[in-house]
Amino acid sequence: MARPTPLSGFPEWLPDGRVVEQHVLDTLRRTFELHGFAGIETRAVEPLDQLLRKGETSKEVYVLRRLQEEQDGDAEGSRADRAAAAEKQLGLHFDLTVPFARYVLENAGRLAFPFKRYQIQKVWRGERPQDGRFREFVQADIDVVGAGELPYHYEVELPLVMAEALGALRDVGVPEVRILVNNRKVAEGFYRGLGLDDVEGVLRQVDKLDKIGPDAVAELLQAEQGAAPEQAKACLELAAISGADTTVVDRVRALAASYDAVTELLETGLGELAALIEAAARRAPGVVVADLKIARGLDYYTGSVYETVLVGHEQLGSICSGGRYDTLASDGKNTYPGVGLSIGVSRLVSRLLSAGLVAATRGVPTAVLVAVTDEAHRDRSDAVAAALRARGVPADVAPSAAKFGKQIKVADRRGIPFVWFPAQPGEDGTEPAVLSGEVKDIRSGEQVDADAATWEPPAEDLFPRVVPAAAE
RNA sequence: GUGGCUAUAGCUCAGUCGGUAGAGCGCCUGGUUGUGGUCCAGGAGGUCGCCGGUUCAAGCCCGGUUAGCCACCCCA
Repeated sequence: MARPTPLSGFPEWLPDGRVVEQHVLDTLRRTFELHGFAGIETRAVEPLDQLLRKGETSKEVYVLRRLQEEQDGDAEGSRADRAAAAEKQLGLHFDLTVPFARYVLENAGRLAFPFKRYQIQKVWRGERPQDGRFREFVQADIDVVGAGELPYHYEVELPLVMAEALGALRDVGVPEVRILVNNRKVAEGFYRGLGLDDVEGVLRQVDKLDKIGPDAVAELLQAEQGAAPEQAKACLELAAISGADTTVVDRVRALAASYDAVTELLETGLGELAALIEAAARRAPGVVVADLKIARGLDYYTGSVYETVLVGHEQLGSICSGGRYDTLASDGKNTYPGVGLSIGVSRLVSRLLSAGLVAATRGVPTAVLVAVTDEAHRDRSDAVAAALRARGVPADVAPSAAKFGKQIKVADRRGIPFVWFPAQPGEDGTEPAVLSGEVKDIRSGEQVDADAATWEPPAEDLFPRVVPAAAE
């Protein structure tokens, strides 16, 4: 069979890359749990109409179809049947927020609100892949939803939890992060105050600022959103405002006043933004920065919005985004407003690996490879390995009784730090104690007598570790 | 979905003016007395993405196709 070509957009790491990814996942999970988030997992599929509710019909959703479907449905079955079937068509979820909203509605009676949950799963998007952009990738979400209402302070708390989670990865070489925040109410209040009612459209154009520059955005605003030159100018001036302290709020207020664009909504938003910046400056200085050009494409955000960049890797795009949403989870009678953020784990890990920022000390768990003297005595090696494992030392037995040089090479290729040589029979043919032998640190070459019932490797060699790549 | 670029050994790549393939790394074997890495010697491994066309002759030129990369779009 011909070698399969890799599918771009569906990343697969080698074992040492997986060690890095697993460390990231473990760290995130631990932080989330420290903050009281409960873990859940939702199914991979949702009804298609649910997934497309987000508005954006152009969303590249992977649709699920059975191979035999056509034969089943085609022959008989009325138009109506087929229409109903289409409605029930399943798609792979493209984020974790929409499935979570559905989950909340479905289990509202059994959940305690405000409900804090984390969710770490794969999602799928049928977009064209690029560096850091995948068609299948892992997201790590945290969300808080309330029943009927959700206090504002959660909009402050959530980004700080993420800052802590990502900060906990700093010691393995993950760069510093910057969480950029804005508030939808500010943007909407400002635009409406200016007389621009297509808030979505304006946001979409402003979002391109970093890529195409202010002049091009001004043109688009006039061409696509029908803004007057004066209005476009005001939008750009707003977008230019950023900073880590509350003077940002004063600057926005002054700008709005100069255009006579102050609205109640704007004031509400500014109040929220000020509270967020103040609290963040106190609890995680330097991490959270207000940036009035942060737009977020998703239309369901109603309050704070967040984007996170890796300092020094801004081109990669956001590695953690989210915001406040008021009506995503609603059954018509009850609404469950929420706020959440999502880390793009695959995007983060792919950059950590490709840029050589972090590395695993080895790709296999094995700390000790037990050599086999000859196949007739393999059971002695098995016994040594069993004794080591019984005390929590990951041990493996050499695949064949090759020359010792080869067996050392087997360990070396895998990054296994120690090789165990079972004791040889004495010259007079006496059998040595089964668990006795010599253990060699193949990095230093040092070899010492050892007993498998008591010997253990240094703690730092017991399991693979994730370390800054430069230090290796 | 739109546009640009690319496709040769396991990996990274070279291949002149069209004359049926090369390097480095990796891998395997050996350099006796059971201990790797360095060194030396040898070796295996390629329908040049796929289909068709032009030509005496195609890795190279032309058309198509598939896949990948990059930008747009969108977003983690």
